[in-house]
Amino acid sequence: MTEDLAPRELRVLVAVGRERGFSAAAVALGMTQSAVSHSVRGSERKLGAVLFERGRNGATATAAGERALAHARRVLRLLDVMAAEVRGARSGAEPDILAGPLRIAAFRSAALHLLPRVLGRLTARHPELVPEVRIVREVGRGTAGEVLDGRADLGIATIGTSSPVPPELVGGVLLEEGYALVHPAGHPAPRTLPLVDWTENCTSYTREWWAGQEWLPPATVEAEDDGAVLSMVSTGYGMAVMPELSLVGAPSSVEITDLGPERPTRSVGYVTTPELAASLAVRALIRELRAAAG
Amino acid sequence: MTEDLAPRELRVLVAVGRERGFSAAAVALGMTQSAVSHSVRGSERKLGAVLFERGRNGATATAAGERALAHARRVLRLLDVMAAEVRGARSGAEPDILAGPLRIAAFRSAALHLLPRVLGRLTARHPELVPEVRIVREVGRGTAGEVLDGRADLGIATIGTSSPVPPELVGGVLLEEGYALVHPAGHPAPRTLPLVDWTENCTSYTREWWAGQEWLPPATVEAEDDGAVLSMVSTGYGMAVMPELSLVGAPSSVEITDLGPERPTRSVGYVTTPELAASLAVRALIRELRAAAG
DNA sequence: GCCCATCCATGAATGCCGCTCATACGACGA
DNA sequence: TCGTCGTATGAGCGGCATTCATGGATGGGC
Repeated sequence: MTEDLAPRELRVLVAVGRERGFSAAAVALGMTQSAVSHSVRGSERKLGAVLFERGRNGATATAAGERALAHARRVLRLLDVMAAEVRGARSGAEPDILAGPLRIAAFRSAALHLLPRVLGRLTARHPELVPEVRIVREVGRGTAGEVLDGRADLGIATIGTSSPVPPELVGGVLLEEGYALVHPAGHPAPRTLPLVDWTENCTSYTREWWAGQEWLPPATVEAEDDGAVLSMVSTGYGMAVMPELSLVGAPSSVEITDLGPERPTRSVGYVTTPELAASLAVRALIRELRAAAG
Repeated sequence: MTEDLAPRELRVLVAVGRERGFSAAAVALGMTQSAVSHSVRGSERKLGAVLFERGRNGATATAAGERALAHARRVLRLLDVMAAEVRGARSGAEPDILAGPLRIAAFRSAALHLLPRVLGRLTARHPELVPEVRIVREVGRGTAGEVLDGRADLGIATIGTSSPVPPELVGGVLLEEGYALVHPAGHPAPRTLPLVDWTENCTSYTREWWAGQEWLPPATVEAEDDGAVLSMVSTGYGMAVMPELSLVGAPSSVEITDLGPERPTRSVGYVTTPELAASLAVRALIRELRAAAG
């Protein structure tokens, strides 16, 4: 009896997990809801465990299902890597033809202001390479979680003591960037304005710095993301302390003030799996990232 | 189109690689030679590369085939782990019922003197877990090669600058052990005896130490392995410089002399794949290894 | 040189397995 | 109560993997 799951079945599981429902997964996979149902049931029978809790609106993974999903993504990724490597190793092909998708997870400001340059140069050098960037909020496991779960090949993340590189991943610091004060241009007393902050910044590197300051902002407003913060500042609503990466291409209606040598900083780096770190495509990307950061 | 290989096809590839021939693989798998031929051809078409060189007596893997085989073994192993873990996590079962085989590759002295304790405690905690230990000579790629090729889940290896953890694997240092002088008990001038060494030790950590010594042994004899070395020393044939792990349970007919603070040392650690590093069984093993080493 | 043994390759027939179609079932909201 | 939005299920069909039978290549024995 064929005891283990076929790649097809794994893809179905992953799709159901992603789409949170059999019907949606079926649409995403271009097959029938019935086929998905049959397939999941078959997988559950083979594994001897219920993988999804079926409910009123869709299906959610059980504990067993979560484990199955994590492994399924890994297996599928390994199969992809196998295909790529074997194709790359066929009969003396030279190793510099990089092709295929390269999935990158990045937080917002990196995706908007760091990656475009990098990916431009990368695709110029390797035209067959198709980078796919996904913007991930830096909360919870952040971009490293995407890599761990097999949803991304490389993640751009802030790296520090509060968010170290997970032990099963490898990574490195690309650049250290400082925070700067940003406020409406020409404002006579910007420090009296309310402080605008955003979710991802909460647990971040600025807290310690604020503790050492005598200056206390009159109020704190929370915005959706750093883009929204910048927009609020530019309309004169408040001031903010933001990393330089978020300030690339800031409009002329805001003014950026250096906070001096004691300003807070954060380290921006990358994380990937050791396996992918050995692959040529990821190595080429890291090379470009290093070049752009240095 | 189903672009990636089914587990069935992977098993065929692995069998052909192991049996070195289509016909032999067929009988091993209980199917027809024809089926094997069709299956391999299909795999080759899907991957776009020739995987086996067909010859007069059997088939041998090409470079591309070797890579495919390594990945195939790992994918199949991952599928097994997935099945075991998901079954362990089914519907409210306590989360850590680990079951199934756990394949460990270790060099001789670790297998004889480090693993028994560790595996005893591991199986006490997880009775359904069946560790399988394979003794691998630490030459060439050593135990890491076994892990890379998917023939072992975890390898015990010496880790250092001359043999780092390969980039596509993860690993860690468990303990640092010193070398000691061992010679026949009661010998009046042990340093005048011939030095007995063994193959795996050749490229090892002692060389540098010897370079700094004024003491030069009168002759060097090479033995099969560290067990043979110890046996030769115990019969009075010579003396040796051996790591402490090889000296556990040494007979009373030998005497062990510390070489002082400048003695050579080596680091013993583990290596595994990132996927397996996330699996519960391997994590439990590493935990026990750490506990035993610390 | 001929033959045979031992491999792998190939084409047609077959049987299983996964897919679709049609339909049933259950829950929720109007 | 009905309509809608989910999943479950059984019947039937089609494709794919396997088998069977056979062909082709290669090297060793005589």
